[in-house]
Amino acid sequence: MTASRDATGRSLEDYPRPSLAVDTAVLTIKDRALCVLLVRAVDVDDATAWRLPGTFLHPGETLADAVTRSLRDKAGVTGLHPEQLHVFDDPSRDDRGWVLSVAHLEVVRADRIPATAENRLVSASEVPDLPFDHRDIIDFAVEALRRRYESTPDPSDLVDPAEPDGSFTLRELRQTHEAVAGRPLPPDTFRRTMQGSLVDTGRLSLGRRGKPATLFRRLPG
Amino acid sequence: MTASRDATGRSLEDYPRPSLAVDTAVLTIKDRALCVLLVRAVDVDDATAWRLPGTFLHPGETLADAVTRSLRDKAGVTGLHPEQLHVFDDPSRDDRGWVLSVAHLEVVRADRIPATAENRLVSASEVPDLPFDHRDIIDFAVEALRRRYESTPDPSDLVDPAEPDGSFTLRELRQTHEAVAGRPLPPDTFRRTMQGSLVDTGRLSLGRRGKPATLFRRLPG
DNA sequence: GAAATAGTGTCTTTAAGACATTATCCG
DNA sequence: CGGATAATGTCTTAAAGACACTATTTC
Repeated sequence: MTASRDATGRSLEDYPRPSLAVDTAVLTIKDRALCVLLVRAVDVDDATAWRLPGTFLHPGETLADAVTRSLRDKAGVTGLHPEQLHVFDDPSRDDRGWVLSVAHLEVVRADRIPATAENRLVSASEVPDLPFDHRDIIDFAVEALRRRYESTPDPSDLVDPAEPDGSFTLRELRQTHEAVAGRPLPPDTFRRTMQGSLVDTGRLSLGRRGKPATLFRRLPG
Repeated sequence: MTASRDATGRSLEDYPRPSLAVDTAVLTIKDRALCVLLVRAVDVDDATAWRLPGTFLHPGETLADAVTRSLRDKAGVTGLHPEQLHVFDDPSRDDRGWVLSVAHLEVVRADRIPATAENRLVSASEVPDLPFDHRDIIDFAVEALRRRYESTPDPSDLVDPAEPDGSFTLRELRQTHEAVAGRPLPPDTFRRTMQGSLVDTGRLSLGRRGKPATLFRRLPG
C-alpha cells in the first residue's frame, strides 16, 4: 500500500464523494406485452410514489449484489442476472443531493414477481410520469433487451413453460419475441433464424386446435 | 424537497460512500496500429507508474466533464467526445480504498497527443502490465471502437487529412479501418459497404504512384 | 513497357422477406 | 368435411466475399 496522495498532496479521503445508487428496470411479459416493475416508495405518498426499485451501494458490495439485494428487499424478486446499462450522472437528477445512479436491467417471468400492493406492472410502452430519470432508464433497458432478443431464442428465459420439462413450441417462442420487440414477426423467417439454436425434442405439443407443434429446447451450447 | 429519509429512517448523508473515479482509454492510430495512451502517475515511481489517465469526480461535475478535465490536465489532450463504457466495481480493485471507476473511451488523432515524457503510446494489442483493472478497461474500449467502425466510415475522425479540406481516398479510409479492426479488410467489399455514406468530391488525389484516387467526404447527414 | 494503385464486373453464398402450398390435428 | 394451426417450398432481393479484369498513373 503506497502513499495514497495525489498531485496536490491530498489523500483519498479528502475528496467530496457523490452517493452511488443502483436503479433497476425489471422487465417481464404479461398478457403478451412487455412490462416494467414499479414499486411504491416508502418515504413519499404522492404522484411520485411509484418508481424503479433501487438502493444505495453498501460498503464492500458489488453493483450486481446491490441490485440483487434491492430487488429481494423491495419487490420480493430473486433476480439472477442483472446487467449493467449506464450511469446516469446529471448533477441535478435527484433533489435530495448529489446522487449518481447505475442503471441495470433484470429480466424475470411475471410469475416470479409477487402481486403485492407495493408492486405494480405497467406497460413498457405507456410508462407514467416517474421521478428522477427513471423513464430514461426504462427506455435504455427496453432497447438493450430488444438487442438481446434479436438473434437468440429467449436468452432470458421468458417463455411460459407450458411443458413441465421447459420445452416450447415455435409459436410460444415467437409470441415471446413479439412481446419483447413490440411488433409482429414473420413466422417463417423467425423459424429459420432461430431453428439453428434449437434442438428438436421429437415430441409434440398436446395441441388445443390445429396441427400439433414440435417441442423444442434451447441448444445446450 | 421532501424528507430525505429512507425505510430505516436514515438520511442520505448517513451512508458510507465509495470514491468515484473515471478512467479513460484514449485510442489513436500511430504507424498504422491501434494504440492506447498511458500517462506516468505522479505519486509512484515503479513498474506501476504507467496507467490510464483518470481522476476523481468533482462535485457538480458530470462524468463526461471529469473525463475532459483529466485528459486536459494529465495528458494535454482536449478530448471532445467521451463515451461511457462500464463501471468497474470490484471492491478490491484499488488497494488505496473503496474506489469505483467509470471507464470511458476517447478517440483522437495521434497528432493531438503531446509527445511529452509523461505520455506514452503503446500498441493496444501488446499492453504491458498495468495497475488496477486498466487492462480490462482497454480491452473493453477496443471492442467498443471496433463495433463503432464496423459499418460507418471513420466515425471518430481518425483519418490523417492528407488533403487540407479533410477529404480522403478510399485507400486512406480503409487503412484507418484496418488499424482499428486489427486485420486486413477486403478492398472491394469495403468500398461497397462504405460508398453509400460517402460523397464523391469530383477531385482526385495528387497520386504519388499509380492511378490517382477519387477524394471523398463523409455524408453530411 | 513494368510496376503500382484505382476501380469495376461477375459469380457464389447466405439470409431475409413475401407468398403460396402442404400437412395434420380438432370438432 | 371445414377450420385452424404447423411446417415447408419457392421466388426475389440484397449484401458479402472471392476473384478476375480493366484503367490510369509513375518510373
